[in-house]
Amino acid sequence: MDRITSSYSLIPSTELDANPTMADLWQSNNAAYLSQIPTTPNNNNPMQQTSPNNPSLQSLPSANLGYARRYAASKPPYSYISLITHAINGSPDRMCTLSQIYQYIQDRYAYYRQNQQRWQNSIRHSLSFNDCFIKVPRSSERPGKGSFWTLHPDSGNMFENGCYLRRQKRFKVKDKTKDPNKSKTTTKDKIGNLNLNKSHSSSSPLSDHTMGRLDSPGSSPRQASASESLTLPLPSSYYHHPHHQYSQIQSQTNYSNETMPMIKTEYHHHPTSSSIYTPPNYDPNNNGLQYLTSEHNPQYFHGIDQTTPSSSFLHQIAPPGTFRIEDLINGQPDFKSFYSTMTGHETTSNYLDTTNPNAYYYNNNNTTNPPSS
DNA sequence: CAATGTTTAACTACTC
DNA sequence: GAGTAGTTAAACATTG
Repeated sequence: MDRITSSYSLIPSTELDANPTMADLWQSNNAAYLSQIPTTPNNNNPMQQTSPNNPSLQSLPSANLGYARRYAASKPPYSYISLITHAINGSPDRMCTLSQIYQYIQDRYAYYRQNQQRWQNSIRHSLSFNDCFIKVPRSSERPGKGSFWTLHPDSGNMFENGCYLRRQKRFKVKDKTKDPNKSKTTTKDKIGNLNLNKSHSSSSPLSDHTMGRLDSPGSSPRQASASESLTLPLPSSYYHHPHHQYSQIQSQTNYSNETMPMIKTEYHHHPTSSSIYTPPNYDPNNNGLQYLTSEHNPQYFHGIDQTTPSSSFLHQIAPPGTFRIEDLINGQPDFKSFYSTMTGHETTSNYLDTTNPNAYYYNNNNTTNPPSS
């Protein structure tokens, strides 16, 4: 693993400037994207200010260009799991195909326009490996390759602690069927557990109809377990009308770790509604980062942007003067230029703009068109 | 055949 | 230092 790809921090320009090796790596790893950023902006030549792929670059103040180049070169401070979660939560019906997830990530983060084979393999691994992601088979009305992916209804807010790099506790389906012959959870285990743990989410579309992992036997043949026989496909109406409504009755996620908040999630299904399935506490205007505010997490913000942050944030906080989480929250100019550079889009919100679903989910050929509603 | 999906393994980094 | 979360690579199966 090279130094660049293993670094999540937003590299301070001084560090890059003082370290030719890092700078060289950075240049080589981001050559394609960096070519879009003019090194010496020419205000008299609009052609040099605008990138076809990243038109927002034209609005970057010249003084910020060097900074922007370095922002773009840095790995976003989000784990793959959080990126996938953002993609799913940002989709109109809370379901994404793999290609949509890819598209979401590389549209928003210039860093992921390179080395696609590497990170896309990691995305696929994360989807398969983590219980919080559930595969939803396609219906005959929505043919295509690959399934949809959604979040487990009980996964709750996995980033409630404000850390988008490392969850405090990995979400695991409870009461897994223990198979002495297998040391790790299998796909079928997930399916079975999804059905065996309906007690507190009995109205969930996932647990009622078992959205997950029904369609593919996977690469490792195994005998069907008793739990598999319990699985049922989703009702066809689900696919016909992806915009179902599940209103939140109570929000509570159970974690085995006592230090985690006790939040249980329950959904009620309103089959006749044209609204959408809404994860607990989901804010459509904040796209998965809704909890990254001092309002929601006052306990985590006392140490932010201070010279001696709380230990739980040590690994998240860039050195003073580089990246400040408060800037991200408050939409400070630095962050907005960062956002523009990373994403190629302007933003007027604190973070990700989810007001225009066309921007991501329906602008590639692999996806369905947005609902005309 | 390429995209998608699953699994294993090795590794790094973080938490306790 | 042990345990855990996340990343990366790789092999392999499945699917459209």
